[in-house]
Amino acid sequence: MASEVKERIDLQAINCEKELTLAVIGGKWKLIILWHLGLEGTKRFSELKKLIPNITQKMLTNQLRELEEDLLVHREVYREVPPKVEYSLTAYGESLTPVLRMMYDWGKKYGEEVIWKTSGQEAN
Amino acid sequence: MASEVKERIDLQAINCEKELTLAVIGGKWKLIILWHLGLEGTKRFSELKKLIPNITQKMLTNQLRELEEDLLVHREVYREVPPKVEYSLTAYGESLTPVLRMMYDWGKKYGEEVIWKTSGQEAN
DNA sequence: TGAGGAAGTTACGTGGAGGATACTATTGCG
DNA sequence: CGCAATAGTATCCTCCACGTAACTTCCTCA
Repeated sequence: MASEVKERIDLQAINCEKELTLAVIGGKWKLIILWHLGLEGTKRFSELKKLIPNITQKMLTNQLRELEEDLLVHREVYREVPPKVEYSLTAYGESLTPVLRMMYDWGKKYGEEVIWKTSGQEAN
Repeated sequence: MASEVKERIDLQAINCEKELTLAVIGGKWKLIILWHLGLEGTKRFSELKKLIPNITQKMLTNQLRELEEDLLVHREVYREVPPKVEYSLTAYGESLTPVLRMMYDWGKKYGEEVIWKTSGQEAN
């Protein structure tokens, strides 16, 4: 379990540890995935797909694989028919939720003040 | 001053306010720029360039313009020769620093534990 | 016999973020 | 005049993150 070195993330390109955080949550769908898994716990592939309607199958697989590789998400396969795969947060994933919460709060305030002043639009 | 609508950021593509935060800090160099301006206060263009050696002039200009457009950074031009331009954080920019601090802390811990542990074994 | 659901994989295409490099405006200085 | 310093523009190009669509495997059930 020791020397699994990341090759997905280009360590040379990282100036500061904040950017490592960014690299890990920076995919287009990762925030929502982490959010759902954090709030609602373990979810199956198809449940996530339903929760995130715009995502394609490929992207969902892809993003989940990267999150798994980065040790934020745990993937549990049940060898049944039909197959069943469950995703949940690891301890690392859980430890991210305060960060996501802050990003949520900041983004909400920022959005209210500088963007959606004209129209009343709300995201979930 | 009210209805300045962003066109840089695609609001349709945002599922949740966290992603707005991401959209605003997500450029390749924005975190470092915000970091430097936050820690060390007002900086000139050339000072930033020196602080971030790998960035190209174009990218520095570009990222600063976007940060300015998003109201995180204030740009003050002094009409002198040679020209002088100073950048500093706005109130919105300042309000981001706790978020960046959290990202820093998380990334540091994560990095120590999961990435750079080939040479040194980490205690707990 | 074949439709249908779960959880993918494979092949292929594209836009746009990011990068390399050269050019500009201004003016005081030697 | 030629040059240096500052803060940029102006082009052109590359690459990969993301997307679209089709195919796969395994089983069950009608």
